[in-house]
This record gives sequence, structure tokens and C-alpha cells, in this order.
Amino acid sequence: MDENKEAVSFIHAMIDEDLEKGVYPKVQTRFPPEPNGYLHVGHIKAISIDFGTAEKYGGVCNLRFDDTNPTKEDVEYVEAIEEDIKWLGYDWGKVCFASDYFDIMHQSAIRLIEKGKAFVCDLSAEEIRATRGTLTEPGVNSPYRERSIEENLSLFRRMTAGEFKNGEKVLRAKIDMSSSNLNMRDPVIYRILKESHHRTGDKWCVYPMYDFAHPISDAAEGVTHSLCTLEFEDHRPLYDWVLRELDWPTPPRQIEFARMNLSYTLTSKRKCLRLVNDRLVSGWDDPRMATVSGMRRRGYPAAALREFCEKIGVSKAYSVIDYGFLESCVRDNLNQNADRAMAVLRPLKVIVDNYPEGKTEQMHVEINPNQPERGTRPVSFSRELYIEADDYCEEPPKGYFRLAPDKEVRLKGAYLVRFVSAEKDEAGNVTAVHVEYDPASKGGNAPDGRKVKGTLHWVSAADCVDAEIRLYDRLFNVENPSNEAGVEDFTANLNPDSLQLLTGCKVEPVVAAAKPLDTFQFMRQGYFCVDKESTAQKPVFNRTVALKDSWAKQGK
RNA sequence: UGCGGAAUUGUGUAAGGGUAGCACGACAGACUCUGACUCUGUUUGUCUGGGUUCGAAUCCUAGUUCCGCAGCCA
Repeated sequence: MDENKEAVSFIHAMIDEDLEKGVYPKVQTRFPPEPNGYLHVGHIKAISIDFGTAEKYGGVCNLRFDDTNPTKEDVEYVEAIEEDIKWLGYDWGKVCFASDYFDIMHQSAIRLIEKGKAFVCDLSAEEIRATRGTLTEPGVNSPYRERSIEENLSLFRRMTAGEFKNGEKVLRAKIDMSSSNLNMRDPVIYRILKESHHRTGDKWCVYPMYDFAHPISDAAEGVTHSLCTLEFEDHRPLYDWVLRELDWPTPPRQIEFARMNLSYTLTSKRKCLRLVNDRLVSGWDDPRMATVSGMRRRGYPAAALREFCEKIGVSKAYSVIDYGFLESCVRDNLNQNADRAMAVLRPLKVIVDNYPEGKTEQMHVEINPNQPERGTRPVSFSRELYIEADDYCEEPPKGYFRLAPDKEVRLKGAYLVRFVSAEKDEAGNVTAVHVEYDPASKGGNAPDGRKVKGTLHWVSAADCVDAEIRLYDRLFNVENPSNEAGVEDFTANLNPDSLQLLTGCKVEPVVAAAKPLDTFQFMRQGYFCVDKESTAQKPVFNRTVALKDSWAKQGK
């Protein structure tokens, strides 16, 4: 009977349950990054879940910056994060900041003190650690735990007024030092930080801790479902405790899901920051980085990233997603939408002996074979051309069907050409190949209907442009020490239609999607993009597979 | 040896007592103005041992393994 039952994630199942019970009248979520770094692939999953859930239930999802620690945060990150989310194509209800609620949080802290549920503690950070107990042993109460409410109120007021130094005093929730959950052992909820905040400036010198700020931000904003990653599971009791003690009417529900791990990919903020600071990469948006901006420059379409998130699903199980899966989503999207162009990476000169010297013809090649309605682009053809060095083979193995002695192949969109001879240097290397074309085969098909197996991409030597093409492989993490950061430079000759994509800005064409171990091989497989002003994705070239492995195997 | 989670094919994810499905990968074939794309087909899975049941991935029970937690980070 459930034939049409759609697969729902466990999160949606829980929300459905809440809705059925009438716990909440609507659904509201939030995406709460700390503005202390750039967004990376891992965040995309959270973004997709947060925004996607709100969308599914017709609710809103706010973008909220969790800026409760001024020592780590910066406006640079706020702006970059907003831009990344916009680029990904998600709409937030509004942009909020945890710092918007500092007043409410401060009042809430006072209320807890008044209820006897919080106290000012003079213990140092080391002493607090020492008295917290261990995973298996309970902690011991702070000697300051039983201060009077009046004293606590006075002390907290003085903390807020800046009368104490950093670390001299903290405000702690009074819960249970013998709780089996370490987060419940009288956690610190406010600390002194004499630091200028990127939004509130010097208004405050006490700042709330995440565990105190987050539930209050959520509740104050009207969030109903606070979706976060698994490591916060142990914090949920504290999240609930805070809102319960503050008598919040319908407190939001925290639901946790597993973080996304991508194979071969470095997402650690600390390590990424080091790469940036040590100038091992050009910045957070270096195409090799797994950041949203890096992938954007690399040419990954936003839609492909969204598609990726929908396909990987959501669960609570630890998992590592194969990078190839992301690439598959990117290729799929690019194949459907990318404009085609031809480029030659390792040029080999081809001379069409029977083609008139000085003559030029405009050939017409489809812009995108998957979108025929978009028509064709002009490509100029002449007597001297370049083809890919690998597309000629003097002693071809069985099964090789590109250019070789005595073979006829098609130059894509142009003519059928037959091998005549090869020029070599003293060392015996092939420097140029002479061919003859069949004038009747203009456009690529012979009137007599004869077939050729091979079709090659090419550029006209006279009209092509030299461009530095940088092929960026993605960074590999330490688990793959053999291939730390692959960057290969090639000189490519690009057709004028490719030039159009390149002119006017300093661009670095980059690989759109790279196979793990061989950038060049992947390049041959088909897709790379021009990075124009870091936001536009302009695929230059679609080369179908011609892997050595592939034809060698077929030859056997 | 505390607390909280998790375990379904190579990978990720469905199935909540009734045919273990889908996607990516791999392999085989067809097609092709690139060997790509597309299409067709194939392969491999319920952590382990007991139990309940006509029937268990699903319920019970005992284990095993993995992940997270002892910031005045988030």
C-alpha cells in the first residue's frame, strides 16, 4: 500500500512526528557557522540539510553567525560565507548574529543566578579542569559553588563591568559535578574576554559560551529544529537544560546528523589556515582547496554541489564519501550544460598538404550537443593545425583508432584526413605529420558514406592562441603522502572561441574535476573549466576518453 | 575501564515483521562526429552468537567493532 511512499531522512521523520503531535506550528531552521574560516565541502551538506529542510516544510532558514568568540572571528569571513551561500543558490530568511542576542543572553544569565542555577567561580582554567573529574570519575564541587545569590549577582555585574582580568572569574551553570556527561559538570557559560568584537566592538568584555548562546539564539529566533552534527549529541542535555531553566515555552529540538567526510580531502580549518598562511596555496579560494570558493573557481557548478548533497543522503552513521561520487555529479552537470570548445594541450603540428596555403574556412561545431537549439560556434580551419600529440601513434597497438600511418580519421567538425608522412628530428621524434584531406567531406562526413573510427579535436595553428593552462588537482590529505598537491602547467593552444573566454582578465583555466592520481589523464577524459573572475564557470573543452589504458586493453 | 551514538555489497543510502532496492564504482555488450555521453546487462551486502515468529535488516538478548566526549573553542 505504500507504493508511492517517498524515502524520508530520519530528520524529516522526526519533524513529521513533531508536526503530527502539534508541538510546533511551523518549521524553522538555521545554518550557524562561526565566522572564523571559509566554508568547505563539509559545510555544504549542513547547508543543504538546514536550508533544504526549511524549504521542504515551507519554513525559513536563517543564516546565523555564531560569533561568540571575538578572539577568532572576523568580518572577512562573514562576507565570504554570505557570498558562498548565495552562490550555492540558497535563500536565507535573514542574516542574524549570535551577538544580536548578547543582551538576552546576559539577562538570561542573571536569571539563572537569581534562580540559584549559576554561580561565579574563581577557579583558574587549570583548576576547573583538575576538578572536573575524568571520563570514569566524578568531579568535585567548586569551593565557590555555594556563594549567595546576592554575591553572585554582584560579582557577575562586576565581571561585566570589566573589573576583573581575563580568566580571573567565570560564570558557571550549577548542575551536577558527578554527571556521567562531562558537559553537565557545572559548565562555564560566560567568560571574560577583553577583546573587541567585530560587531559589538567594546560594549562587552564578557562573552557567552556556545553551549549557553546556542539554545538561546535558537529560541529567540523562533527556530523549531536545530540541526547539527553528531559531536553535539552530548551537548543536547545541556541545550535542553538551559531552555528549561529559562522556562522557554516551546523550546527548539536539537537533532544531530553525521558530518560528511570526503576521501582524499582536507577540510580541517586549522590545516587549511596553515596552507593559506604559509602560502602553499594562493588563498582560501585556491582551486585546489576543498572550500566552496575553491570549488567555484575550479569550475564546479553550484547545482552539481546541491545535487551531490541530495544524493549522498543523511544518516547518523560515520561515513567517508568517495571523491569520485562528487566528480560524477560535477561531470554529469557539466556534460549537460557546459559550452564546448577545443583546446590542445600537447600540440603536434599537422600539415594538410592538399589544402591551399593561406586559405581559411569557418567550420561550425555545436555549442553543446545536449542543447542543439543553441546552435553552433565558428571555428576556423586552415592548412596548418595542431592536434594532441597522443592522437598520433607511429606504431599503433591493435585497437588504436586515431591517427596513424595509412589511417584516415575525422577532424571534428571539419574534414576526413588521411595520413601521408611524418617529419622527424635527428633524435627520431615526430615533429609534424602530413595528411591529405577529402574536400568532399566538409563538415565531417564523406558523401560515399565511408566511416572512420577516430575523431580528433584540433586547432588552427594560425588562429589559435597560446595560453598558460594550469591544471590543478585537488589537495590530498596526509593519508596520501605520495601526492601532496599536484599542479601541472601546460601551454595550450586555444581556438579563438576559447580565447573569447580568456580575454580581458588574468585567468587560470583549471581542471573542473580531477581523478585522484593523474591530472593529465583526467584532462583527456573530458572536462576542464576556465576560471573567469573567479565566479563564472566556462568550460572550454570537451574531450572524450582516449586513455592509453583503455585502448591498450582493447588491443589485447 | 564512564556517558552518548553507530554498524546493510568496494562506497554512500533505502527498506521499521512479508521479494533486500537505488546511486556511484567495477565488469561485459550496443551506440557514437572522439573510445566521452547515452543505452542494456552482470557482479558483490544485512557485524557476530542465541531467541521470539509461518516469516527478522527490522523485535528481544548477549557479544564484537567503530566514532564522539574530560576548551574559559564552536
